[in-house]
Amino acid sequence: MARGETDSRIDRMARGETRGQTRAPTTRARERGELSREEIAEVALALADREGVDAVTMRGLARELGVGAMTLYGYFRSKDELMDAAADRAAEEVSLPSREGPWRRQLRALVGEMHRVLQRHPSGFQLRSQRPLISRGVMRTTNAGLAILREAGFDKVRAARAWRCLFVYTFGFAGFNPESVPEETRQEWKARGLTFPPDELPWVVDALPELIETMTGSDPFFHGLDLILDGLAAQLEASGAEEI
Amino acid sequence: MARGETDSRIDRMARGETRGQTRAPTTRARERGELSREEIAEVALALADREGVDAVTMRGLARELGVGAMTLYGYFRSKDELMDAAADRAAEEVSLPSREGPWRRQLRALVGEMHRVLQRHPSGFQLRSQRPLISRGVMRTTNAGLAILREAGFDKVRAARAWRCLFVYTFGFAGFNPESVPEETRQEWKARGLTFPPDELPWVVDALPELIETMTGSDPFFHGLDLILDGLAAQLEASGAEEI
DNA sequence: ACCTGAACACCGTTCAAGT
DNA sequence: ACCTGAACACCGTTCAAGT
Repeated sequence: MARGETDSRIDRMARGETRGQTRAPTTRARERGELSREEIAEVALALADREGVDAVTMRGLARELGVGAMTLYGYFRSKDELMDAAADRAAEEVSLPSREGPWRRQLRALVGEMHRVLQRHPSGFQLRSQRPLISRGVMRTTNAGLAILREAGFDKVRAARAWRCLFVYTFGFAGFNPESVPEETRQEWKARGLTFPPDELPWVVDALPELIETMTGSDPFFHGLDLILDGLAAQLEASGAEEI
Repeated sequence: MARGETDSRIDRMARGETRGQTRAPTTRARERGELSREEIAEVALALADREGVDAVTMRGLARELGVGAMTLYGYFRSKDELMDAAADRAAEEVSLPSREGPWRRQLRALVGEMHRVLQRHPSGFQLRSQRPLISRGVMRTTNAGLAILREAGFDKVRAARAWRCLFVYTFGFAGFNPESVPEETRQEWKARGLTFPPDELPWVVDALPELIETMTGSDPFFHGLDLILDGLAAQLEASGAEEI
């Protein structure tokens, strides 16, 4: 198949072709060893992390790479395909944890690592939430999570549900992390504070500092994660621990 | 204050001014009783739900309302402000549950209602995740959640953390709900399936039907929610149940 | 064979001219 | 006083012309 019309982004992703083996361009930039699917995706990811996903334009990205805007279309079929490759690059940064020790610790390490990668790449969430991405880089993580859960004694159904919950929580947290929100908006937010009428929102006003505290750093992430892990431990115990 | 430069969208939101009391335009459309901040936000939300957030343009929205594009700027300072009002409209649809019965049932009802509203408004997630929104319509829900948790016996810190976890999970689920993804992409996804090499992703291949099952309907949402509620129940029990 | 400027059909928003 | 077309500076992508 010579890059025909039917070779969708998902085909490429599924084959792990994020490194542009299908093409060997010989542009000026390429001779400097700078241009490839991989390199373009990396610069796009960095740009998205630095200035926001919306700030990534084909023209701007090309300028950053020292090529014409249209050159990018020699490597990617569309901007969507390019951004998927950027998302995949971030996903590939998740390193799988050691398979030693109790399941709970392994799972916490894996999900914690996903969280850390998402912190390092604030655009990772938006890149993934706009369009679901199925790629080897992404599925590696799912596979690792399922492995831990299944070997801990969860059956297929419970393992799949558990992973879905952990995944959704981890990405959801990244998506509502005010630290990945433009500084301007955060300032406006904080300055205004939560000046709500206490008679209407008594519990919010009462727990204001605590609410704000859950908006900073990674601690709140791990508190929520431990809640889910507690739920999973209880479920495993209730379903009979004969497998341990 | 006569709509001065310092009257930001957050000020308006905090005062609950989503109904445009500050202005009484008398355009043709207005005489037909069709134009107001509220009406514009509603049509924008419906359009976003129907065709996707990206499909909402000032020109297109104005056309739908039977006015010129620039007329919208008489009601909203910018497209961002308009979209925030649309998000707020969706948030206002969350109806607070009865305060009777056990805390767990109340919390499940509240979070389930948030989930249902997010299903009804697929754009709700994207509208909220791009920019955090602080408005009375949004904080009502936070207040209700905190009320249930505090009265159940959780202290301020634990209640705030618990709410953050539930909120992030609920919105995260909505954001990764393939049912809110364009049909075209879903088809491509399903048709291709997960044709990964079994030796590389054994656990994924093994639990493929179960994984796909977690991508459909609301059941997986409630499974994950119950996991979190189990964790909360265990936490409450461990911290001493003297308050019950 | 590969790269890319010009052009097309958009976009949010400003501005000045309409009524 | 209120509404809005034209215009500006963008955008992703097509196309045809460059080398």
